[in-house]
Amino acid sequence: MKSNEIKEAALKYFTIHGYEGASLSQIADEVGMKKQSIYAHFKGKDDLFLQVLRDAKETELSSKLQYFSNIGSQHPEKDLYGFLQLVIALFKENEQLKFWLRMSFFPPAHLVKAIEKEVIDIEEKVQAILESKFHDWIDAKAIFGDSAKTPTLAFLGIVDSIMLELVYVNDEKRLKDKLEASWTVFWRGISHR
Amino acid sequence: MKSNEIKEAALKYFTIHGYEGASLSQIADEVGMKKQSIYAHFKGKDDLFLQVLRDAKETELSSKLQYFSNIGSQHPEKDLYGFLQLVIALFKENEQLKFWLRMSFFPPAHLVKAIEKEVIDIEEKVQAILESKFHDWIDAKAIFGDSAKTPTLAFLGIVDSIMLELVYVNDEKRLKDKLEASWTVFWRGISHR
DNA sequence: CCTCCCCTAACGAACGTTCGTCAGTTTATA
DNA sequence: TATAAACTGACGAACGTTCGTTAGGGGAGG
Repeated sequence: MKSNEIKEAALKYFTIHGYEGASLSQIADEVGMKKQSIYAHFKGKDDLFLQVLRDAKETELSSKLQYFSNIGSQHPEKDLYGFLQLVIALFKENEQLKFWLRMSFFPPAHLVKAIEKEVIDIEEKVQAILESKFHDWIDAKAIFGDSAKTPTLAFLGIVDSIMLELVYVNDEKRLKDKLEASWTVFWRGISHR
Repeated sequence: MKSNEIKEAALKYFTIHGYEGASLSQIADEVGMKKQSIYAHFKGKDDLFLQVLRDAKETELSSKLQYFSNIGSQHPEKDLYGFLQLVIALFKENEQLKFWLRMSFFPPAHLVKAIEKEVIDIEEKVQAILESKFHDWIDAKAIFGDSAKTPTLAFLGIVDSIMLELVYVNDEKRLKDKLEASWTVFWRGISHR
């Protein structure tokens, strides 16, 4: 399917140059066609962008939800650290997560509302399932604490900081160091002594 | 000085729309002149951008270094939490930190090298002074741990996640919750029991 | 005091280029 | 032959930039 090729190229250029910096002619060049031909598949730049955005959202959401559906309430240490590794893997194997991160925090001005809706949606779902997991772990005395909210928000903070580090790719060792450091302190902060 | 007004307007539009999305005519409108007049003060768009960038860098660096120069090695809890509050205050009182954050992680493609140099410079300095503080705190048995690197990197992660939350301004309460959660877990993770 | 000169700051006009988009036409596939 | 997808051509608008030209404000020399 040609429209998937277009979306793939669009994803690449939107990620690197942002919405305003990415041009349809670049994208068309990448798939070997003229920019006008894009209009046979999409209504325009906004339409293309929003479809790429929704694809990225779906990929991220389904990956994360699937991960949590396969874990129990016995091994928070393994499962939480595994989640961080999942995020890193997702980031490296496709550009969608980087695109998603960029557009979540620095959206094109005229699409703020549309993007915000998607971001809030995915955020609420991830936070909800994570919070229920922390709730289970607390009940099972697998971690320290009384409220599930605190470790949930703190963990989401770790995820964000790791993603920022991933954007900043130049140094694989620094990523590893930062992951180890954040995880070590975080786990000590929520585990029993 | 008129060129400061131009830089102020440029900061605003670069922050909101990014480098490619900000136009000289918008910036000129903001200060009540034509875009051609900008060329009486700056060589071009790149020159204007880089001057804004260096101003932002200097503001951030001097604020942070000044904060650390005024603290001792006795009260890490107060001083570290105070640093997070400083970052939040800086973010709210001027746009430079938001601009800096955006351009650090999503720089315009043709200026990547120039921006990277500034980012690495500031990053190394902040990390170095923070690490020396953690070293002192460990020596003074004020916090738990053997290496200063681990808490340093973990704390920088907290700072990053808080800044991301600040970009995402819509919810003041969420910021407060996230700060409290991250800080609570972090402090428990590095303090003695 | 006056005038000549240089400087800064701003201007209108125009440059060449690229942008996103639309219309009409050809090509290929089924 | 019908339909979808690619093409060519053109559009107005905006982009960053350059040009030549004003208006005004010191200093210097007569």
